[in-house]
Amino acid sequence: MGTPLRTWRDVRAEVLARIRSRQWKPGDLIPGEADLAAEFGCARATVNRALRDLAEAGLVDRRRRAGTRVATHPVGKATVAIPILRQEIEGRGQSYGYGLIAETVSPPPPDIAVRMGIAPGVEALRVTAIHLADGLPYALEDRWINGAALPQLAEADFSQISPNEWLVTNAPLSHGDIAFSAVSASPAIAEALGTQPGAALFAIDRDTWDADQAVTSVRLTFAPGYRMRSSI
Amino acid sequence: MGTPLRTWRDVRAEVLARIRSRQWKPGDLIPGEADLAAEFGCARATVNRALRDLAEAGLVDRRRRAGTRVATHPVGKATVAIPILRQEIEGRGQSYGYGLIAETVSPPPPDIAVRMGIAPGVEALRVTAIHLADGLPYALEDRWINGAALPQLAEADFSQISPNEWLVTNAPLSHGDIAFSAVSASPAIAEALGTQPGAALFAIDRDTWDADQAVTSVRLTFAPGYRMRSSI
DNA sequence: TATCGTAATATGTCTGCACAAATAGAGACT
DNA sequence: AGTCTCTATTTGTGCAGACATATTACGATA
Repeated sequence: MGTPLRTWRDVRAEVLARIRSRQWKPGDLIPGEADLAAEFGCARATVNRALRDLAEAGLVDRRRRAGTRVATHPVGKATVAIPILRQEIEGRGQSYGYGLIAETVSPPPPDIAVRMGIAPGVEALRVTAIHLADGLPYALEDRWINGAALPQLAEADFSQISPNEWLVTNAPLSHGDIAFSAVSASPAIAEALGTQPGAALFAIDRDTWDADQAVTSVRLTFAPGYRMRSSI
Repeated sequence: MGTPLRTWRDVRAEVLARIRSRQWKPGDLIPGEADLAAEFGCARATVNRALRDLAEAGLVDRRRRAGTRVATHPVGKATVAIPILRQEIEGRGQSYGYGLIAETVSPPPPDIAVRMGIAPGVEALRVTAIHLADGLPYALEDRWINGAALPQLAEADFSQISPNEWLVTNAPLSHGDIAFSAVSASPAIAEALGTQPGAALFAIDRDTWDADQAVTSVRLTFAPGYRMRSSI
């Protein structure tokens, strides 16, 4: 062997090269950490770090006692940056604008109530707002907020700050679900976004929880042409 | 202090708890690794592992010399599993079906040629195929494959295996870009998917590269109602 | 034959130490 | 005031060794 591979990135690169060159093919069992450490001239912990990273990326599967094998379906995992609208817009050098459309208190419709685990008839806060890029409609935010989970909700002034940003700094949040989909613009949404009814729009639905209590459920509907990007 | 926190998961949980309880607020600088290790009664490496994990999740920002601080915009990332259609469909207990629609060789249109770095006029393989779930159209695959990057391409029989699966086991791939968007169904796509022209459809565009050579560029257009899910 | 327990083995992780690399901040200099 | 340099601090990473844990494979047992 040539120069020893000193860093875990070196090791990762070497293993990756062998996988890509098909020296180790999908499904193959690759040598154990100790063997690789000996071959590469580094500590086992270094090999471990490298393989662990490749496993996280989905390129190999690791199991105790069974060893490490090259993934048969290089599981496509992409980490997408969930758009924080202000950042996304300002990051492109455009000016960010925000406008409150409506703020009402009422019992949420059944589908939302079920998703948020709110008892039928119990009221929640609904906030509708528009996000603008260079003055043009960018995304429509339609959000339900569970007041029971947020004592300090009354202090929020959503005519000045978007619910998105307010929640970020005021709500403890533990976990959530996200779904991406394509929806056809309803007349109301089309008008708010300045487009035609029936236009194909990209939508993100997000439910956020704190422990076992739903905090908020939101749908962001983007103006036509929006693309959410990522790389592998 | 109570029982020492022995594992990096314990440490991560404790740090997470302090962030969620707002003992450490967004933007706050948290104690250094050495301090935390002393407080928790574990090695610095253990604290390092825990904080590194939280940093990957986007909950804290870390910089040498500057220390670790709670992220001001907590949730920024979601890892979405890029659908491998057969798995996705069979994983739901549905039967998977596949049909080749067309296979042609021609110069790709300018936008594809540019994206793939193929010289004008040079030919590439175009494969159009349909993926079925329980016999119903699920997604339309429209793919360009750069033969120059794949010597063994001639051996592939896309009437039997989807390009998706063939490429997974035959193409060395290093990196790629993905974009998600909503598109309006063209008449041709609507017919292939058994829906109406103008319907809002979810689309995934993916370009895959091996080193500096484009291997394939694909658009998957899903039947109406498709949702891509993830959680945080 | 089938089932169960047990030992062997590969990965997972902790410890304690050392040095590397980045960089904020102080202080020197112009 | 502005710029530059240096240094102290903090995270990043490597190493060797040990033990923990999951899991397979095999042998003993019913």
